[in-house]
Amino acid sequence: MEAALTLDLSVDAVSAARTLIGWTLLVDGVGGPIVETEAYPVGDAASHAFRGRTDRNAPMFGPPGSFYVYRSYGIHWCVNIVCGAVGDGQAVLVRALEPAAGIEAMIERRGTDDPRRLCRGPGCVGQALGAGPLLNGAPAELTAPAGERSVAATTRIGIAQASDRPWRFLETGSPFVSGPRSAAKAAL
DNA sequence: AGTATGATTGCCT
DNA sequence: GGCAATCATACTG
Repeated sequence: MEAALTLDLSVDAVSAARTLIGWTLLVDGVGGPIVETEAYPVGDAASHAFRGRTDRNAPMFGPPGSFYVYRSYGIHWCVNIVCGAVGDGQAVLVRALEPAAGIEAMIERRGTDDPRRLCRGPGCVGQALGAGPLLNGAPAELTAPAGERSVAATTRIGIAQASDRPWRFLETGSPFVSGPRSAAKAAL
């Protein structure tokens, strides 16, 4: 039944990002299945942890399965799930969710009732979940997907460094993902 | 201490 | 399609 599939996040970010597609993320009862992620593994020039540990990225070096939340462009809160081993500094950015639980709270926070726009994009996910710096280091609440989901890999979005790496994962066909829904299928 | 920059979004033309 | 908003963080001098 539910524990048939176990989630092991003590793996590299790329594997974790692919695995997380379809898992349901809940924050205080609000959330839904993850449909889009991006991996920021060790040695990734685009990762906040690339230049070593700082006050901001410290949560990335914590236990796998915990949150790393940061402020983007002074406006948005972006939600990451830490993976790898403690001290690695790896994380997976949650870019989009399929709204499922606590939709009314999402609508209120987002200021829109368009289901496709509630959790589409990293900043929107953070806003919809009511994410803030208080989440840093807290364990993420994740539940297994009902069945297999079809996952595609593309290049990441909105970064300058290592922008050619196929480290963005999405559920194929989902209307809730941000950005392009197609790209060269990299080797998974 | 001061400055440059960003894992974005939404509104503008 | 292009660009402004907005500020904490990180780097420079």
